[in-house]
Amino acid sequence: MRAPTIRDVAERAGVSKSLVSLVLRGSDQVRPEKRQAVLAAVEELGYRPNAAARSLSERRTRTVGVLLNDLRNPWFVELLDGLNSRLHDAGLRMLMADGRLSRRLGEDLTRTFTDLGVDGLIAVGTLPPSEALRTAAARIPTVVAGAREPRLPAVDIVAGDDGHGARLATEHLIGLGHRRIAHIAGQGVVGELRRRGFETVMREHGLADTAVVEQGDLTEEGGYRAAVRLLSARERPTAVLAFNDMAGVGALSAAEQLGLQVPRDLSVVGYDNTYVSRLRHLWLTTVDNGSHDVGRRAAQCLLDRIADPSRPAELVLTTPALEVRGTTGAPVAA
Amino acid sequence: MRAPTIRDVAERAGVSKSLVSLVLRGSDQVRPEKRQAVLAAVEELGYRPNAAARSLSERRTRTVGVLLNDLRNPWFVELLDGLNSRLHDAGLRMLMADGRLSRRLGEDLTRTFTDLGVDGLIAVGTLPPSEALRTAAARIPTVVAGAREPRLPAVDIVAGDDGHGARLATEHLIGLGHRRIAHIAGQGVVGELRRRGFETVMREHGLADTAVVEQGDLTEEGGYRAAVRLLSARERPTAVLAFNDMAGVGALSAAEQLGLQVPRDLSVVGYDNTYVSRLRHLWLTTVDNGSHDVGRRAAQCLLDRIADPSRPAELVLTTPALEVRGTTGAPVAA
DNA sequence: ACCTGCTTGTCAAAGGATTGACAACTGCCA
DNA sequence: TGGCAGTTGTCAATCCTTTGACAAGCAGGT
Repeated sequence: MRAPTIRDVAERAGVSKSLVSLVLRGSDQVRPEKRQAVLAAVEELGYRPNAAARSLSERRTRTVGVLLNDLRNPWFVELLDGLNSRLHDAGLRMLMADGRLSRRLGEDLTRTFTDLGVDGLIAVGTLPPSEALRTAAARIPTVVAGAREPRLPAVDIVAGDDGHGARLATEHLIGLGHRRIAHIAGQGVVGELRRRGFETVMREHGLADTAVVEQGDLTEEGGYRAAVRLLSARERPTAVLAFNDMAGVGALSAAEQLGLQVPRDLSVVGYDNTYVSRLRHLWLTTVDNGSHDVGRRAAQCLLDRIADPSRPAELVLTTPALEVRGTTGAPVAA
Repeated sequence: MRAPTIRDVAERAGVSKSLVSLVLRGSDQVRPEKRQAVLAAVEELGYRPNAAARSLSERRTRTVGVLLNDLRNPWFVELLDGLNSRLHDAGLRMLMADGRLSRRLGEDLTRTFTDLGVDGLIAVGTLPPSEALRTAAARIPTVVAGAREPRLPAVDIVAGDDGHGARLATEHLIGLGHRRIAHIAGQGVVGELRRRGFETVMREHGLADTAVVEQGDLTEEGGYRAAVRLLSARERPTAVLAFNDMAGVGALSAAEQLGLQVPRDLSVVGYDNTYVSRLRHLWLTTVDNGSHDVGRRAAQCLLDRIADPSRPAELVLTTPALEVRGTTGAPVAA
């Protein structure tokens, strides 16, 4: 029982298949009666155009591929939402592939999408460096969202202003009275920008000497271990700015383990405003990157680039906002 | 600068396009020299076969569509992993679409995939009832993974044994000495199975009278509210079995808010063993559904069904395991 | 010389939709 | 009656790959 094709519809409606195509694409060059006949036939047969045939002929798929780096780190959920809403309005659908899954299998993420002939590519978050992405981006309109790399010739980048976000968080802590503040740093350009933002503000306030940076990673485990190191030091910090929420949660655990009360003995700030930070039981003060907005604007960039593939690469930064919750407070007097 | 096609390759290698096709599909009916020539041309041109044309001609896509219900609830991450590893071995790639995103836009999740002509469909988790899924399942091999509905004619179901999982958790609590145990129930068939498992065990232990069931939902918010109601009762329970981890985390928050210590004053058990439950700071006792295994077996079911679409629908249940962490303990003597 | 059978390639027909070129028809005017 | 413009439809080429049918070349047997 094959799916009905355009010929079946044409036959049933008593017209040519070209006319069916015209009707389906909303041409006004067709008489109302014929239009009705065609639509009726479509309805009765449950006809759905074959995407493969269509994309072959139209040379586009009305589909964009979204490359995710890791479903386990949920910061991108809002971003996807923004992305989707804008793309949907433009008549594009979204397909996702998780990098971590594919990576483990030695597969190339982008190939699935290039083979599929997607009209655009969105890399969400920092992906592992990939030659394939570079070559794909040379053929397919590509936008990086929520990350700062890779920088490629005709690839736009849309992200939160990490330096500014780190500044907000650091100033918040300083404003509360903290002096000895530590930063659990992340990797890559984003990690560097957040670290620099932190360091800059500390310097501005003459606190360069009491600023500590400990390398962590993007996971709770990494945040935990870094925090344990920080808090076991002889002069422990009274506040920690973590690279992201997961690392921040790790810091919370470390504090608990070491018998420190949050925020009494230790303030913790995360980054990304993920739903994890919003869990009432964690209620982590964090920096909101405006991910929904980042998603929308990334989508817009992609649409613009699809319209004009040769336009110069753009760098769009959104302004983050501090989200004060329960894990920050004034330090107890020493 | 169009992507090179099979004709370009053929021309460059000085052979017909049919031969190129033969080489690419590994036929042994071709002389080594020609094979080399073709492969060299492919390499030089960076040729990649056009998936649309191929699927049009082969009448299959080597792609399966994965329908997710909500990226915000992370229980399925492991499942996807298992799914992917098995499908990858079979030469199939995986494409995902998030139901919540599409739903909000009044779009039909399954249409993207049916239009794309995927070879199979996997519904992960309980999806909103959809006529489209029913009709899609009539044409496309379909498997439900990690849920118990919808039950459709030729659709296999692979899931954890929820009744058994609830039993394990409840017995664990009773074994610790709890008598007054509450359950925060979820919706749908899965919710019902877990609730029944709970009730059955309570009855077996003569605790039917002290068993309380409060309706919640799958979110932290729902769990929180249900727990607040439970814990504000005149005779409050000493233990709560939540429908899932998110609801369990909500219960933790409620306990904290009401000044109850976990597990001293209240034991909490979640369900799904998500990474949220593994966060050190939560360290939630939970039930592991063996999601990785569920994923692998769902993939196998799908492969079998693709091979023989008419085989009778199967119901595969995996055996869950209790994961005891920090949120359960003996009740303090009244 | 001719037939047979094998190996190695080529041809051309799908497969389903889009689209530019063109045909048939209408009505209108000269 | 013939010509013209404007509507409505149809035809056929095109997009790229797969694949069954078939052709050409060769070797060996008779």
